[in-house]
Amino acid sequence: MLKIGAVPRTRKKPKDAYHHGDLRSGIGEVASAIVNQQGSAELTVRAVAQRLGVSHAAIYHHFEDRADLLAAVAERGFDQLAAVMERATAENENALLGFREQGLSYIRFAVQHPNLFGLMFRSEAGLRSEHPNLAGAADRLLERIRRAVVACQTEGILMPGTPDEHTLFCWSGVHGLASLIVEQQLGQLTVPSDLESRAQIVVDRIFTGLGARAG
Amino acid sequence: MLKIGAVPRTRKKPKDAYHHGDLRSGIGEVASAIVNQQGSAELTVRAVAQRLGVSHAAIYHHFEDRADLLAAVAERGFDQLAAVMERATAENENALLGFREQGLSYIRFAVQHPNLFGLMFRSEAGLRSEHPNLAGAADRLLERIRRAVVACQTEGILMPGTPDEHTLFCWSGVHGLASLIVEQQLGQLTVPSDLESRAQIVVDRIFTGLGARAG
DNA sequence: ACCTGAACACCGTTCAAGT
DNA sequence: ACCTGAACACCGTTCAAGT
Repeated sequence: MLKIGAVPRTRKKPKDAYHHGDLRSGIGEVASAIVNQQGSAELTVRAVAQRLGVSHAAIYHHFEDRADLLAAVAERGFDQLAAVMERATAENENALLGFREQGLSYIRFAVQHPNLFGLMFRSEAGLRSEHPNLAGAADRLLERIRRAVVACQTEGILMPGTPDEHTLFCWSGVHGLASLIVEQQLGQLTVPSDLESRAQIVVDRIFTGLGARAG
Repeated sequence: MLKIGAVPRTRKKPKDAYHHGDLRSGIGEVASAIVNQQGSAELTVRAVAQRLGVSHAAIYHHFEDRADLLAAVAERGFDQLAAVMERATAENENALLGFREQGLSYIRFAVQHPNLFGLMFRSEAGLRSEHPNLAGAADRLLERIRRAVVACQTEGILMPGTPDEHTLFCWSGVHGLASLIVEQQLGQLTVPSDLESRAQIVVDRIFTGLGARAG
């Protein structure tokens, strides 16, 4: 049913465009897009295949199973988040300010990518242990927080405590706020409803909890 | 194939044991048990029916759909958690101590019922708005935290701030720690690995963040 | 090496039919 | 009023077969 003059080479999904190894990355991109746009429940082997114009069995030549797909998306998410946080600290000379911006970045990321954030922090039946790359990406994120704490300890004044104790506390506060916002649990709260206000309320009190003195 | 002498009345799942209105509550109990034992992904209309010795179509005479089942389990979870927290504050004269125990109860509950806790705080595609009872149970939980904050403000000394601002901060910290533990994100942390130590590290710093002075 | 079609077991949901 | 059997559309996963 092609119209005369149609040019098969330029159609969007040529039947054999993925015979040279780029199908794997195509799957990853589509999978991430589906998670962000529709949520991880809608990330289906068959949906990914359909968007790429490929049989659903083809997916299994590049990914073990659906869980492997989810792990790949989550891993990309951790890398993205780590990059955002990296930038936040890099842009601030003052360690305390950098640390503050890092926390705010974390919360903003969660709000901007709620479905992805939800997937990243759902253990999802031992996805972590089966996918070392995912575990590694998550570890790097934690390491970034820990380094920011240590930077504050060497430069500023924090109350007594090991870096890991402070890290546990900060991460809990920031992650908790991000989770509660993303999961829409704060409807009954009369506190200002905009993200930045809420984030600053929590982050500033975390600073007080750390015994931080403004630099 | 009944043995002679077998008494059909005493078999565990009589075919018509649920014809008098107790099937609904049976479904609720089984659904909660499956979530707690196997996780909400395993909560299946068909699995519930099978455990009750009933056809899977029968479930739909008592619950709208699978989401309705999940909402019922989550609602029970919120009521359980609220009861545990209620007891924690009731057992303490001192408002600050009661508030502290309330936070610890929240974290302990999450650790004891990880699958249930995960379900409760997953928005799960607008489950909340479709199930007012669930939303109500969640609201009562938040109200309990808020009241404990107010009790501390009237009795003890907290730093300046509206009750809702303090509530937002406390809840974020406690919920974040609970979530990170339940989702097993703290593996790389060298902080003491037992629950009580971790909970106290976070809760004590929250108190500092509130500017609380020990009663 | 990479992809496809067909098949299988498993879901949620609906509905006519039974008591 | 309550329950069942059968049917449908949708999954994930596997595998022989094609290029």
